[in-house]
Amino acid sequence: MMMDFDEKSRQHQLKITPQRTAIFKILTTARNHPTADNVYQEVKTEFPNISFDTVNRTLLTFAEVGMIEVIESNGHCRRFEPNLKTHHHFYCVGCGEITDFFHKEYDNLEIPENISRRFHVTGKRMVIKGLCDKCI
Amino acid sequence: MMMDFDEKSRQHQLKITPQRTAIFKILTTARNHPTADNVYQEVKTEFPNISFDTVNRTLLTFAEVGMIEVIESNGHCRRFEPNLKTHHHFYCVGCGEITDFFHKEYDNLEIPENISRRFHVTGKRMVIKGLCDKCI
DNA sequence: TATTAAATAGGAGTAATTACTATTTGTCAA
DNA sequence: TTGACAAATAGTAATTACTCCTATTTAATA
Ligand SMILES: [Mn+2]
Ligand SMILES: [Mn+2]
Ligand SMILES: [Zn+2]
Ligand SMILES: [Zn+2]
Repeated sequence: MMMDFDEKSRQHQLKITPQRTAIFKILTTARNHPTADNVYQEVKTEFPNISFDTVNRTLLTFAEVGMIEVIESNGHCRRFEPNLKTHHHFYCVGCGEITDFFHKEYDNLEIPENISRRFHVTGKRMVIKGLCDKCI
Repeated sequence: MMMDFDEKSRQHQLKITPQRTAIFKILTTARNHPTADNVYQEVKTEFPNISFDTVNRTLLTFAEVGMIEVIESNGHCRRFEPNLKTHHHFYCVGCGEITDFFHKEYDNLEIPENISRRFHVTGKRMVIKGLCDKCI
């Protein structure tokens, strides 16, 4: 896993720093869709002097080179997606929690012609909205 | 259309104020997925003293009663959806622009059992990601 | 037309993110 | 193995997007 990290980093000319290594490790075991602050709080236990900016910048860098993704939340803070496997989201409009789910029927749906012709598509996801069990 | 507005307002015990009426009118002719500030800037030409808070609060109120929706953006500001017809989104990871598209094949896909059993589902939408023509 | 709860304007406060800069560090070539 | 240098970092300031507060105004109703 850290092998992957070193390799990916070299591929993209990213220096392998202890901070980045720690952040990546946290992401591999992350609970669902952490915010920059979630990651910051966790990495601080190992690097008490790390700055929030370093964490946030690192996460954006990782996203830029495809090691993680930025997913959409409803206008609160930015959330990151460490799970690159094809999957879908249930989004609770009450508490904002995003729950992963897997559903083969959604995975291989075709992209409409008028979209694939007009844009460069890199991915797709079904987003189901509603209220979670806690918010009903 | 304003008929709809008055009716919906009464249905939900919302007072019909000139500010709300103006905001609603702007929404009916809105360009794609405006932010609160987008709406604020536009309504200010008609009501120079309207406060941002009034606009933002009104949009959230409209969303609460189902006159519009809040849609997800990637951690920047909140964006509103005035178009209640079933449709889907192309999301440009470069500039953040969200483009509507219609595609019947996506409209009637079933909700997976383990989701509908566990949550109260209110809607679903396919979100396709990539780069728009300007950002390629 | 008077009552009253809801809505508004204006401003203050807060949270999340981004920018700036002096210093440190990882990489690579000699 | 070392030295040069571009990249990365810590610490802090600034900005953006939103949310809260309160005195005043207003729409609805009886
Ligand atoms: Mn996910
Ligand atoms: Mn839309
Ligand atoms: Zn919830
Ligand atoms: Zn774009």
